Amino acid sequence: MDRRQRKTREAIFGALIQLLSQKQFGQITVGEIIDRADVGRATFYAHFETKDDLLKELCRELFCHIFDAMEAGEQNHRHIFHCEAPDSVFLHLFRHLQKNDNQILQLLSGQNDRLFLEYFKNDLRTLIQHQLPLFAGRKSECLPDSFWIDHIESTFVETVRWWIENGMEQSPETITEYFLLVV
Amino acid sequence: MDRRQRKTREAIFGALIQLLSQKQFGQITVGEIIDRADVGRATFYAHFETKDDLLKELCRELFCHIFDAMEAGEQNHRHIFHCEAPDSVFLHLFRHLQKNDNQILQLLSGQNDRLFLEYFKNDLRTLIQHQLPLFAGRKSECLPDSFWIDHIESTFVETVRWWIENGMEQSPETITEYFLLVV
DNA sequence: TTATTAAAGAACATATCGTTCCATAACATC
DNA sequence: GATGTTATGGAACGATATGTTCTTTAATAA
Repeated sequence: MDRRQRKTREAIFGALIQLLSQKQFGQITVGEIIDRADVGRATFYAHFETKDDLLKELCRELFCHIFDAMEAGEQNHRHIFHCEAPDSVFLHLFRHLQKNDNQILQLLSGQNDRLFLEYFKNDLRTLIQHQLPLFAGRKSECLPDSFWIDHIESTFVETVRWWIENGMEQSPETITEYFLLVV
Repeated sequence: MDRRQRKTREAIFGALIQLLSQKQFGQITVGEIIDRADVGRATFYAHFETKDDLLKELCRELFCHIFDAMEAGEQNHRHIFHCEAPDSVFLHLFRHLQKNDNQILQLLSGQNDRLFLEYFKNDLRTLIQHQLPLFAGRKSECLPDSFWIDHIESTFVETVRWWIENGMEQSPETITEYFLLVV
């Protein structure tokens, strides 16, 4: 990709992330974004169809990145932790979140729109469907599959939300315990 | 309250509810609302400071209504169901939702913004805090209180969401079972 | 009947959006 | 290094939505 394009794109992403740490997505205008990114208005619309489109692409980059990194990590560890508990996948996720890759935490924090969490859930869903056998048990047998998956999904997201909202005082291990305890 | 004021207020609420069944809250303009309510622009702003304010007041009316009705029902039944299972409160809630009081379902349905669910949660939280002892058990002892409450809260909301999204085919009794099974 | 209050209607300034045009600068290719 | 291509910046534009202000008319309360 053209260096100019790349720089513009990153400037816009960076501007949006900064603004998101200050106000809700709905309150942010395109004008503010291009001012902070120091880009022309026409340039913005050459890159993104709309503000929502920008958000979607940003989430895609961030979440794909973290999920891919996690899956890659999974494969690396597979030899070592081969027989370890099935919670390792989620523990890894919590650890990645704690490292605050790409300032993802600011995006997931409470004051921001629920929109991010929706995108986050989408990626999460794929992961959970892969890990579904790990959750098999008394509960899952009595419940419709889609209900069960929905529940695991939203519980994870709400756990993350709670964790961030309360200052992330707990260790990833503790949070993983909490999460697994309630599902 | 002046009859004129009351009629205007109800016309605006009605218009918003109608529009909400067609599109997302964010896509609805004040112009559309006043057109459908057949009300002057100045009149709208004499009643509500902003569109968000309108939504908040609508939710307050609807949710307060349903929660109050439920609590009133609780008291009525207390004599009869005195020793019944602790699930009766939530069963009542699910029953009220099934009756679709005030077309509340359209507001809670999936295509609409998460905003409603936030307001819904606020009222729900009060209820859950009252019912908290009923959820005491192995889990709650190992978890921070706020985490545990958050989890019950979001699980209930997600259960409602799932129920509506899947056509509300299950009976209130079945849904209550699902809900209690996962918490 | 009279005074008060609310609504309708129109007009207004302001803000944001998304598009268009053109000159300039960065890039890729030969 | 010269050339054609492509992205950018800047300004301007029409369209749409917002929230306010004003006047006239009608409903309500005293």
